[in-house]
Amino acid sequence: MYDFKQIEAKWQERWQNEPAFRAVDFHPTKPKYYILYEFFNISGNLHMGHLKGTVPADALARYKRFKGYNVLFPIGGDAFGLPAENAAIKNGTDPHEFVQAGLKNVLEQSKRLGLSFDWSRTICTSDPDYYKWTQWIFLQLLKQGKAYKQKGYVNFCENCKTVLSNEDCQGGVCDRCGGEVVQKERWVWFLKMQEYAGKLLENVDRIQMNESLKEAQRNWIGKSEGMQVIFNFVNEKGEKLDKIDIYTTCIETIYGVTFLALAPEHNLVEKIKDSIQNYDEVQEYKQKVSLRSEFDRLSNVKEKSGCVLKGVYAVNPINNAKIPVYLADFVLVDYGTGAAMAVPSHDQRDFEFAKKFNIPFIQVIEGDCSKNAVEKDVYIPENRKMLNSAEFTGLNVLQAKRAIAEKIVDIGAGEPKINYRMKDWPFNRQRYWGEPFPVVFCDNCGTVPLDEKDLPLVLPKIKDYLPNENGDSPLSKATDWVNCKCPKCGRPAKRETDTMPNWAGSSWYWLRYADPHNDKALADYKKLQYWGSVDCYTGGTEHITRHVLYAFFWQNFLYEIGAVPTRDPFVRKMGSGLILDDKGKKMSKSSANGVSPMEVIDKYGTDVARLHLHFLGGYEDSVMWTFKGITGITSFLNRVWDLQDMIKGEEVSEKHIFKLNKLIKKVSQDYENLRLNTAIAAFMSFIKDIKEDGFITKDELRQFLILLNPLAPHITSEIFERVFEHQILDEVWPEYDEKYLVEDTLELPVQINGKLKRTITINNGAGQAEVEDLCYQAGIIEKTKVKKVIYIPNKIINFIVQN
RNA sequence: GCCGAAGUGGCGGAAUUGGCAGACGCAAGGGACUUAAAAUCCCUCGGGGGCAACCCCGUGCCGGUUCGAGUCCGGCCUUCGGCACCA
Repeated sequence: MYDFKQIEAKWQERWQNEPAFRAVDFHPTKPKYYILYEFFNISGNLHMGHLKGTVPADALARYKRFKGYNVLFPIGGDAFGLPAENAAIKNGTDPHEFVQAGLKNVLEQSKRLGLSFDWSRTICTSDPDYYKWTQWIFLQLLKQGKAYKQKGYVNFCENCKTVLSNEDCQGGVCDRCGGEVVQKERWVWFLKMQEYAGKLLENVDRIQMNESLKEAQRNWIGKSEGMQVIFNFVNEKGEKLDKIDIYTTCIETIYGVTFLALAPEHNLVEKIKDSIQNYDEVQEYKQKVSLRSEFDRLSNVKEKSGCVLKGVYAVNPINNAKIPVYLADFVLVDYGTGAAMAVPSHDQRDFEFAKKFNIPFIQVIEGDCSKNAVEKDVYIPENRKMLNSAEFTGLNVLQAKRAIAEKIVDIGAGEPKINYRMKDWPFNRQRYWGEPFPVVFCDNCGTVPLDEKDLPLVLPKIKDYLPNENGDSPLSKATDWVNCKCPKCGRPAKRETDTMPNWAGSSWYWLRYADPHNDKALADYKKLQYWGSVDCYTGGTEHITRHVLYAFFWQNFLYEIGAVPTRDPFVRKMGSGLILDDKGKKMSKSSANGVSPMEVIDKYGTDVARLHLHFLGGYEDSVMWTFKGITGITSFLNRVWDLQDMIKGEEVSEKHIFKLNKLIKKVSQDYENLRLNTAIAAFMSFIKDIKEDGFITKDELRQFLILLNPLAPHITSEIFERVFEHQILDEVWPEYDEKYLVEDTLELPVQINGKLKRTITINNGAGQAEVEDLCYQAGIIEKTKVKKVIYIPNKIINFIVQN
């Protein structure tokens, strides 16, 4: 039994200032390797998920250092946002102090996990030195026209009194308070993220990542290819009133259009209101819809509502058919053009709407449209025939799709168009604890950006952290701060009182680690060039459709303005699985089923905790936490400890050379792929064999300790120092030799008719004739019965006989 | 509804990507040491049959390809994740 408490404390103390863990800018000989773990959200204590997420990253970092890389493995705190703000509102704690104490706490705890971070590069997003550059990036976005303030319908949480992005209220519920989210028209700072949708998709294609995560991102971006088509509006006499663009991905159904559907919020209604005979009714309907929450609209999908615009008609450009126009709440304002051509026969929503409002049907593609619409997922794969479509009648759908699209373009009625579901990023929050916007509003000059030399614009200290009743940010109460001079004309002006969302600081932080103390730039360009993209980014999967997409967006932008040398922030992203309790439920604070990693460390030691959790399953798999089986790990490490007393001989022995080489190959691959569970199994097998043989040579022990060090750094460092009297960190990674991977003889499985009968011992690389003879001699089969033999050298031999 | 991933012993999970299914560990049973317990060590451990050498069955279900399928193909079932009135 070894005294883990004393040993682990000793090494954790030493590692706080370990030069070997420091990344060196522009290292003259070593190649760089940048491994990043998602920085800590400052909210409380580390949880089991951190142990699962950080240890493989740490193992990879330690492994790569032995392999001769100049490793950058930094850490920091994501400090703006809800936890600090809530503590302020609830207990009156100053968020600055909350964050300082919180960061200190998680860094202390992460030291107890034995992590080999480069502590000298620690950053914190709420430090003015850091958010100066978040503000600087915003200024660049503003200058390049990628940030704009606009009145628009946005998600709004009544409870938190703040605007939310789509990413912040997935499922129609506020991410922060779980409350209902409604659509409100407000002044919103948007970042033009949609403009980058195509580039984001390219980032998704290039990054090395699990396919399901890539699909989640592609779904979120939601690319669709279709056509934008112009429909004219006329009054009852046929006089043209106006025109409108609609968006469709099913141009082949255009002869089946029997009404036009507009989003209730569509501004066309106001433009042609004089021609609408039932304008009062329309207004009433709009009012009713605006009162329905987004949640309500989503949860009543089947219940279509709408309102006809009397006296107004749309004209189908393909055949000049006059069709009625409806406001319909199944049409979304902010997707496509906010207007759709409706084809009841071939779209289920249009079908239901048409039934309800007694709108006629025109079927244009074969199939039974009596009960449900025949939609594209049915008619496209079967390539059905067209009906009722003038000169296109009788064509296959795929031909018609192309031909009709051409005709639309020819008659000048529309053009191909790509649309994305992902919207521009609503970027302001009515909260205190965030980065202030570096802009002022001047009656004379309008919106004026601050001068870059005046950054950072420091967040003032205040006493009351709640937003106003009208939804204004708490900062609006800091009048001394709000009232300022216009940087342009010098007259009185007011600052923006909203702050940036908590995703802002995390959208570029990996760049800052390259040069964390620079006050001339977000990071020195040459250093950014040296460190390049993050080679391996580890962390949770829950931020895959927001943080990672925001990261792609900002890096693309910064690349395009020449601030950074690479377009891709990350080469490879590994998504850590969840920790589940013994019932398979996710561990969380709210369900109080959590086990603290500190608890496990106190009782069993850090090395045991690291090994045990990662023996339960792979990095990307979710695992059920259990104390069961932890004794297996403890006894394994005790056996490792006992190796010190089993040393016999110096060089690698004949007896162990094959096993050792296999172990080197296996664990090297497993560290590269973050497959710690099978690496641990390999170590256990090796130890079992050593135990059986009763000895280990000095050099075997040396190599073994290096191999195990990335996983169990404390115990291996200690044994190494005792036996070899220098630091294990000065060693290099053992190399294996191919010639020691296959022994002279091996067991070959013998099959008859594909069924395993037996195994025989053969010489490595033996030829077919030799192996066949061995089998005949051994009496496994009679030569005369054999019809055919399949022999895969060193793999298998299969005799085919007649029955 | 659409998209993605996965189904292997009592349990967590392995299987060099088409070549000995169940590595490694836990639990369980038996034994050794011990006054006893803990710790440690040894043996057994997918199911069924046989005194035995051995034989039959077995990776969610049904079919197929192949000398050979947990792995590939077609069709189902189940579970988990993501998106969801996106025209």
